[in-house]
Amino acid sequence: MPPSARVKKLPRLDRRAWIAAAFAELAAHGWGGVRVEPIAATLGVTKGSFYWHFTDRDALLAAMFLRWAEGRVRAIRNETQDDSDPRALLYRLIDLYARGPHAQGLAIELSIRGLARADSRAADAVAMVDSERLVRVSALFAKLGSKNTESEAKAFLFYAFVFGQSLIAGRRDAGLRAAASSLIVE
Amino acid sequence: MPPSARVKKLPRLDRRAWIAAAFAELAAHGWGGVRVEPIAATLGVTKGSFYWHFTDRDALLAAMFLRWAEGRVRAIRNETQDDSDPRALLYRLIDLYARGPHAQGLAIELSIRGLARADSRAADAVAMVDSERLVRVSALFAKLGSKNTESEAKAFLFYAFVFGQSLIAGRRDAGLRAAASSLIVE
DNA sequence: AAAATACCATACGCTACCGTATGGAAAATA
DNA sequence: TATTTTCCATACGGTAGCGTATGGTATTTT
Repeated sequence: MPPSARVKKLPRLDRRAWIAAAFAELAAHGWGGVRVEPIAATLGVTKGSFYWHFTDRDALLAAMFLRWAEGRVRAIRNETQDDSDPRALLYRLIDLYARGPHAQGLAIELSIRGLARADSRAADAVAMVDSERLVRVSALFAKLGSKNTESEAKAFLFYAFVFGQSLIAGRRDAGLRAAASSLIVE
Repeated sequence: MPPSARVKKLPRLDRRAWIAAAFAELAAHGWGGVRVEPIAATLGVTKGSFYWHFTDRDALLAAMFLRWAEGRVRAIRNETQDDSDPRALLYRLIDLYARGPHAQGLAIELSIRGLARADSRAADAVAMVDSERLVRVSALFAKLGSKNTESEAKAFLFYAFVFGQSLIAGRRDAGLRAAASSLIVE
């Protein structure tokens, strides 16, 4: 959080604040938790605020899809910027999605992917992010010596593993994860 | 559907019918779609029936967790019974979860895994299924020559890939999937 | 300071569910 | 056939959340 003007008194919300609060609810209770009135309560305001910034609940969802996609694309670009040691970077990426600190972001991602089957806007957002990720990680594997088609397959395997691993039983044996990771990267 | 007595006239429902209909809704619209009155409508009855078979909506969810776990454990035991050609069996398992026909079962599985973070009963069901799967698939890799710890890591990687792949952008290049599969199995 | 605009509170109607209460029909049992 | 048990319909009360309408208070603009 940048030290901008924020703690004046009554923060006077904008769309960003609503979207952020909505993401918090999404991470905690899924899409069923993204409800206008309860979020308003946690923000210390009423629905009146919401329907000023958004036309309806659906507009909030749409804004969330957009923001998520943009944020993820920016993130993956940052994370893969320093590709001096591709192998270490790959391990670091796995750890980034496997360990605790990123748990909230992971829950959000899984929720959005869950909706992508039914909502085309969510599907578009997911497609954008996936495409960016595959391109970037594929480039890493290429730097490690894989040919074109193989680097793509490895990138696909890489991300399938990263997300699948997050789905499989909780905080299971970290050793298993490490061993499986090395099977991909090495 | 077995050719049992079913089309007599008024099928006179039991819990199984309610659970089956609930799973259909779950696959189509997620947990938010599992609602008593709409399901009653599709079954051609009213809520009166539901509250005779179940104490409340939560009891239905609990029954779904149980039934899912039992069914999955049975399925994986059947699917891994004939282990005469482990390699072919592994490829077949991947195809089973990747291709279209199983799409409904996959949606159900993802929904239950999504709830497992919040609902301990769902978490228990998932843990049962995961454990059974890891044991069985690990045995397959062992038959292919992997040592104990390596076969477990490969089994973990295998299932992480299977589920992760299902999360990643829709009906993408099947070739990618095949190439990634061979990276695991071979 | 006055006027315009941005932001929010309050109050309301509406719908979709959940769960209960009770009576009645159908099926099994005696 | 009489009686019990199984299964369901109908009707009701209650709640939570969506969206609207309208007025009020801050904040900016003139």
